Amino acid sequence: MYRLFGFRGYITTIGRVARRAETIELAVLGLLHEGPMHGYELRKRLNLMLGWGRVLSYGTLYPTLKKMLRGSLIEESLATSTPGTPVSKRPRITYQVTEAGTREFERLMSEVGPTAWEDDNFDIRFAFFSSTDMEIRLRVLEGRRTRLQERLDRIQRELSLTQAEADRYAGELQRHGVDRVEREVMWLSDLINAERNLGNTSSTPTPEQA
Amino acid sequence: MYRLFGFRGYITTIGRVARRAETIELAVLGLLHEGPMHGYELRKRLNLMLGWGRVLSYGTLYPTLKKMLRGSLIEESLATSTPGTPVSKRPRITYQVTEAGTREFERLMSEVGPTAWEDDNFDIRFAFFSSTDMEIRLRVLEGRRTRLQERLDRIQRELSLTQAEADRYAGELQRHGVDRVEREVMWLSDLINAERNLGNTSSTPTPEQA
DNA sequence: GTTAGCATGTAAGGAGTTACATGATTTT
DNA sequence: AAAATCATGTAACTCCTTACATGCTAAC
Repeated sequence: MYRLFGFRGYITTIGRVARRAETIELAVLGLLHEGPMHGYELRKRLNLMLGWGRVLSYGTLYPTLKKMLRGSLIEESLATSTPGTPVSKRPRITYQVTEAGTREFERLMSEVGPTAWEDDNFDIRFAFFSSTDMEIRLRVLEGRRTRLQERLDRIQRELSLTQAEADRYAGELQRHGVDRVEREVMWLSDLINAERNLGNTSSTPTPEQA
Repeated sequence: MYRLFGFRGYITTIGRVARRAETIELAVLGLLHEGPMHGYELRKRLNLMLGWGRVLSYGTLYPTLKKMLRGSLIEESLATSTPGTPVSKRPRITYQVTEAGTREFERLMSEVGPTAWEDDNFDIRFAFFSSTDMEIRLRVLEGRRTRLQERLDRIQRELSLTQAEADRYAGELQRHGVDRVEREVMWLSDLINAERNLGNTSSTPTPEQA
């Protein structure tokens, strides 16, 4: 999210809220990285990964796959497996990443910036962290932590203005929400420390760290 | 979500994923219940309430308000406040609930069922819990808890099939996700107990509870 | 031999964001 | 006065779900 100043004084926030399809593309590339798969299986894995909440519909998955085919990020191979069967049968389509797809995956994974630490995007990136190096990992983890911290600050600031007559339940909900975010910040901090230690043990210890 | 059996054996899930607009309608009714407000303020309050994640855009709020006006759930009154000012100025519109709106709010709040314990819907309903009675509150809290528990079970089941070669980061993400849901279940359990105690102290103690 | 689950699609339609547009008031 | 923020809209476009459509395979 960037803030733009329009021709008069007013402020507009311009989008790039990371379309769901983009997130899915990245996830597909990541999954296929581990080996060929067909659509149906992809969908199951995807639902398990991003699954908190709504499930991925076929109406989203298949068109995305087609689009990736057109962009030749992936290739399909019709499973003509069992020799006896006639070819006319509806084939199971197995997808695999192409060279270009691998490069695109690597490019996306090494992107550092807002798109990397927005809710859904972060999850996917994190899931495939093994495919990046520590430097990127640290930057993404820290970016996300900063983002959450900002969110907390904003909420706390806004809350101090309205709170006054807080309703019992509304207040409880707020508290629970803040709690959840704080907990995620802690989780991130632990991960960041773990990354740093990993770095330290395998290379010469660097005593001072920012 | 209901499961329908089509003309052949296949299963279709039919929707009602609670449009965002519906959630907002409920929230607007709830907020106006506390007193008249204009759109801009409504938006701020709404963002603070549902705020985890995307913000509510004017492009969603104002049309929703218009729609509610048409349905006469709310009324507008142009603030002609300061006597000296000419009427031609762009007026600030203050909204308030109508009789019908109040009834609708009460109807929605006493709804018990899936729509009451889906993620976003639950939050809104919870925030306005003060406007319902304990019986409803308990049913909604328990409904939500059951839902989350089911989600946990499903995930655990699915995980046990795939887990085998769990990647370090993918695994960590799963663990964190499960943790979050488990924590919410605990939160709900505490609230349920609190409700029950509330009920017990104010009426004759009922020794056995299901 | 029927049910359930695996497997692949697509067209229509709706919901909601984005970007544009403008005016009033308060703060610096 | 300029800048920020309060305040109210709307049209176009985009994305995604929904619902329909079909076929194969394993299990009961």
